[in-house]
Amino acid sequence: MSRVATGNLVEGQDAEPDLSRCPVRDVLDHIGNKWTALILLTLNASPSRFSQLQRAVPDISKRMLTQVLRDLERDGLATRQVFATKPPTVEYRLSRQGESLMTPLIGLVQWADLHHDAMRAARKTYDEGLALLAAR
Amino acid sequence: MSRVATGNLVEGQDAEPDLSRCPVRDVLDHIGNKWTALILLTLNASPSRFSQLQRAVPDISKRMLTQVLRDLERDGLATRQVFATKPPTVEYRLSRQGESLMTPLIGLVQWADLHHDAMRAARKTYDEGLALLAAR
DNA sequence: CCGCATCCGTAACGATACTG
DNA sequence: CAGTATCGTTACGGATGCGG
Repeated sequence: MSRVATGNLVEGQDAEPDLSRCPVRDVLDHIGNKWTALILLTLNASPSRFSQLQRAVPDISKRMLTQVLRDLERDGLATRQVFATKPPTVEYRLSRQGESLMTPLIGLVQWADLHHDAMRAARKTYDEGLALLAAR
Repeated sequence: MSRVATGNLVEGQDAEPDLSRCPVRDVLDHIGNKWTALILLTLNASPSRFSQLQRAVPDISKRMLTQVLRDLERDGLATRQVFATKPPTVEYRLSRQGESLMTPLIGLVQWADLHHDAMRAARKTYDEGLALLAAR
């Protein structure tokens, strides 16, 4: 396992800021944005065209969808295939790498389904506690 | 499993925007921010005081650390315990909920460790491809 | 149909100084 | 030690319009 488990999250403070950061940060910074994980899950369900993805995730803008797809392609998590039809057809699908990410990602999804209610309840309780303090 | 696996990421387009969003989004929006996952992993390694956390993650600001800890507490993922020493001591630790998150989260960490190099290589290749195009 | 470019508002985040 | 308050910057993301 990585250094993380030891509690030493970053390399000892070397003079070099060092660009290639901790793998954990790198990966989380990528799937952590608002849309990436959702698109990955959608592509996992089935390879899709641009417009299909827009329908699957209705509240993403074209701008963001394009950007997320470029990033996935760049990171080697998805592939882009253009068909010279008219009008053109572009299909996105998960790469091997992308598929391998699904296992841990689906783990998170399952956790989310199981614990979402409890989390929302905890938030409510916490906020009500604050409200009591504010009322004085 | 949730609707996600079917590719239907959000509820059918009901008139209600509905505040309580898809669990997946909710959870990812929380651990997806720049620091939360890192703090969770650190707390998992061992319960820690505020300043210990700062040392474990040297490049987080006090402002952000405070905010992340408040959010974790609010979501019921971590607990905050104050000891009336002088100067005061505050210890944070994972709650049961928080611990249950560790399983899927560590899955992601392991994936990151395994695939980080390949991802960086893919990026490099991609960027070089772009450079070739730009050179013409 | 696909997707790039532009403009712009809003958050997230960082640095610093100050308090119990 | 463990925060809060304030300020400034940056990057994320939405809306729209053009082009292949």
